Amino acid sequence: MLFNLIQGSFHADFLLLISRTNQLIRIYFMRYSQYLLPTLKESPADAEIVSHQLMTRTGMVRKVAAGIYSYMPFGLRAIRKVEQIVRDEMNRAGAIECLMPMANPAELWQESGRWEKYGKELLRFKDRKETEFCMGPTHEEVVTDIVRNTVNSYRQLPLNLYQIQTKFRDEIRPRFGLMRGREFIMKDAYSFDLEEESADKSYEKMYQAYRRIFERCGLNFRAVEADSGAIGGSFSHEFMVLAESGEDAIVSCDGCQYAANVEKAEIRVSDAPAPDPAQSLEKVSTPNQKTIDEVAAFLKLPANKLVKTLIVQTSTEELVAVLLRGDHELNAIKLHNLLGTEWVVMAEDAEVVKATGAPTGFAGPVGLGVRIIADNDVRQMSDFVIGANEQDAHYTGANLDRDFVVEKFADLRQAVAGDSCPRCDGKLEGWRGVEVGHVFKLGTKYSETMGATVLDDQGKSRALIMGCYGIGIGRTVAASIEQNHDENGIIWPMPIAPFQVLVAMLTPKDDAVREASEKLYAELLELGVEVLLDDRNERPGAKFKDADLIGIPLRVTVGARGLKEGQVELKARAGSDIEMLALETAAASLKSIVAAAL
RNA sequence: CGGAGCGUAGCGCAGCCUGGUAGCGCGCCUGGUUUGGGACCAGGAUGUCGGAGGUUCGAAUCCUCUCGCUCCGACCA
Repeated sequence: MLFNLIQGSFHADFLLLISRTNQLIRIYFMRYSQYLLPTLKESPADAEIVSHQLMTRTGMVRKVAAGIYSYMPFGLRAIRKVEQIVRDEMNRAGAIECLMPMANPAELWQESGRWEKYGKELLRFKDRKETEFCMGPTHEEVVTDIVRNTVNSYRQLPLNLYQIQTKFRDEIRPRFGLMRGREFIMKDAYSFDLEEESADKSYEKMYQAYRRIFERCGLNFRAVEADSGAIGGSFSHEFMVLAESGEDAIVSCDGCQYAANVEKAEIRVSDAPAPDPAQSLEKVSTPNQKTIDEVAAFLKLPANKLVKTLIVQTSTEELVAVLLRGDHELNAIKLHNLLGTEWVVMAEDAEVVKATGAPTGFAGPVGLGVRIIADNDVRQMSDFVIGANEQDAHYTGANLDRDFVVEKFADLRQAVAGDSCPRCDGKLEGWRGVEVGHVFKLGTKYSETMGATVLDDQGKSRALIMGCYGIGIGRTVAASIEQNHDENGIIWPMPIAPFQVLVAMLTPKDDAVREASEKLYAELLELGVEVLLDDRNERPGAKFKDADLIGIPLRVTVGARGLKEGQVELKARAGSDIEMLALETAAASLKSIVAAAL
């Protein structure tokens, strides 16, 4: 076929050319032989989790530096799919898309106070005039600046601006590929309202939009109550995709909708009174038994008969002793919130020796000269074991009030699976989760410091009530792979699959096979199906292996065997059944299968 | 930032201890034979051995410094 390229234009899946005879010719690009899909048999040594391994093996991403990746064509298609779903749902919820700069002037960040507060995670740099900038890790400052300059009346509210943009956070430890990168794509939205009531509505709209987004992405997730963290604000939810490799621990109730990050999860306070003391305080020798497990095993008692005494150091130079049941873990955030000091850390060994007179591992509340606070659950205990503030010794038969006094009881421990639900009679289940989305109600923190105000209907100037809402786009793709794979590779859910159908031209040298494949491929493109044609001159085995690895939901095999009967084979990546389709109607059938799965 | 480890071909690794021609598997290129679950034969290309300095007749190998990367911890929308 001879033609001159007179004029060309790019479309999604083909190049449109006009031939010498003024005929339109489409050149399709989605041929495996011409596509860039550098699959690997082995996974790189530094890939720890499945999604990172598979994204590398399929050539979806290439690492450029620590936590910084190039999105390769195949990976970008999945990213774009997620972005489109996000965009769609944000628009549906009434948010308006904009795009803010990656380079942020220091000025704005100084105004909000975060230039000082943000720390090393904020990547700072100077331009040629020595003016300071940072790479935007989030955009409260910039968006607040936009709004204060353009929104003056309550009539313009509510307003919700969002963008899908590359962020940069100089993470201490980037890891797990796209899961925790330094440069990453994020959708961030910011809502502005005049009244609390409408601000809550804006929040609720985003919450619902997020549910729809992650449902459409085919993810198994939980929306959990979360700590609002350093960003500040009154309440917040995290959207957690359930996956073993998740960096967060969450609990959810088996009886009601309650779910929370363990950092936040409330503990139900039991009103059962402690049994009366039956033993007297007795010092026992526990040579070299320091940890709870060691002491429990040595004394042949369960860990929940022990009380651990943690010595913590606060920013006010004060040491505080924290008592917890032996099998419970301290929740540092709850402690931090309770003490209200700038920071709280575990005391250095030397400080512990100074405070208790014994090496770490033998601290106890009896005769201790520092403030003692205790977790609520300690109140239900009697005749327990504690450290004796003396090397190689513990007390047994310890009891509250009689042997020592606790200044304050509070919820200080981490929730664990099996705890009672704080809202109903159910039990909490434990999961690992990947945080793919986070919604915050911010309040007036930024609008007040940066002067984002409008006049209300009384002509009074009022600070705007803000909310901010993030979704990690790349992380969502990675989380989906964590959840959808088997030992052979990825199993894409249809809505975010880079391609919907893979046509495997089994033996390209066989004319009948080649022609039938080309025909099916062209028909699918005409029907708007996203199709990749594996036209490589590879052996069938290699094609099947790659097909499984890259995980396109529907695989159509065109081989000499089926073609004799005028048929092609359909296999869903997720299943094991093979269905024969008539070549003549295959494209239409595939189109309807794809449509049904979206 | 503390602890541990790794930088040798596109990827996975050996060689280093005990200094002397830079190797293996996969991938890649050529030719041939193959073709329904990662084929086979023959031939071939590819390396500033992370960088700088030092010791030595001679350094991938020993020493010093440096850069990068990974893992564990603390930290974190």
